[in-house]
Amino acid sequence: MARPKVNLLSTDRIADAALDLVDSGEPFGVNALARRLSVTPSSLYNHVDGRDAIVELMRRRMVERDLDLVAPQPWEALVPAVLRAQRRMYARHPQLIPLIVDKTITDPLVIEQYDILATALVEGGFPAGDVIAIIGVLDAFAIGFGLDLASPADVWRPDIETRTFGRLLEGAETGDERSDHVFEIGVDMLLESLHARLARTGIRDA
Amino acid sequence: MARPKVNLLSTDRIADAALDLVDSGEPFGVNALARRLSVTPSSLYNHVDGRDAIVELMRRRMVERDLDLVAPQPWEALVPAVLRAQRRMYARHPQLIPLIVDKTITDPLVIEQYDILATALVEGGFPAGDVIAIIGVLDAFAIGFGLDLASPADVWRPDIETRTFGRLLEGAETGDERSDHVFEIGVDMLLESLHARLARTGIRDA
DNA sequence: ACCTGAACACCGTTCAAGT
DNA sequence: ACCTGAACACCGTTCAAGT
Repeated sequence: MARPKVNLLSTDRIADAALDLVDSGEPFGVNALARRLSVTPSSLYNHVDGRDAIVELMRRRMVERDLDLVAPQPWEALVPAVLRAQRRMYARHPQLIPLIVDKTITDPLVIEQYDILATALVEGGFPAGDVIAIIGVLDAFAIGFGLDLASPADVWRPDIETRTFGRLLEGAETGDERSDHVFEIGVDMLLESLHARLARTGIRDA
Repeated sequence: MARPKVNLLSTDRIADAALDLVDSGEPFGVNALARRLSVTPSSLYNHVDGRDAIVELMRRRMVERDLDLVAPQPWEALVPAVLRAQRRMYARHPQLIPLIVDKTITDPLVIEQYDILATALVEGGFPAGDVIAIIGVLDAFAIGFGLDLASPADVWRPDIETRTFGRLLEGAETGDERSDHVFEIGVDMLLESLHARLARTGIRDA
């Protein structure tokens, strides 16, 4: 064969196939990806700089396909909207999260969302020096809950005698129901604390 | 050589060496671990059930060595104490976090901490049905901030023009300073929202 | 019971050869 | 420029052989 008239590969095709692979639940790898593309592993290196670059490609593809962009608006509505949009995105690719979790965020679309967030918080009256930290908290939250989506149905399994925990767990929800409920409570808590913080430290009439 | 008179290996020695390896920043692997123990990779299989089992061993070892146990006390003091204890533990082994992040928690010491937490929240007057969800929020929080410790010094790096975000980032802290500050704000926010939630939904005189 | 050494299937990556 | 096939160093795991 060698070089065909029309290319078999492109970064987009690679990114899509890689996402498919990860979403299918099989372990991600260059070889498995090549199989899925009916191509030799070495072919991939004509388009991409190796395994890590493919992971980065997947992240970008996920963001551009599955992150609902949130328009500028007052922070009270914006904050939950951004958190829910991120969670919807992560929920579509839970298996990807552990792969991308320790890499720097440079994706323009994500940065833009954080910029809109930063602007809304400043305009809402939060002290400029706190805004980056607040976004950090929201980000840690989003990632923590993203991982929650990737984790097993029974997050905790007490093997020992407990006073309260085991008893409460028995009546509690599991799986998606639990995960959604916890997330919504988390959002409520965040919003409530932002209101309280603004009342304490906010700038009047921003 | 073959079997020596005194054993070269034990699960404890394996766990300690594995933690050392991970803490050193080198990528974790069975072969690298064997090298560090001056032993053949196949020797490890006499003591341990494979790579995943070694990761589980590391988690347990980290918890028993580095998690400061928090005594029962009213929830207002208990919640920040537990969060800070977890963070101190994670901070000692940031590279381990990505490895353990998608596995079920069964460690007795961790379960015990969550049990103490659950008991304090119920006794504090939080509705029993909410307590598991609240602990889920705290857990997502702890993991999100744990990963924050493992992530690069510059978490965000805008490559594009921004209205507010880039400007705020320039004046902002980086590295440990930023990470600590964000964590403390997060703890404040959580506590504040728990107080508000209790005032709204709490049971009087529990 | 515990360690070695050989063997295995698989992994990510490089590179010469073909079009 | 883009794909193949051979080659490489490495990975996790199994197993027979030695004490």
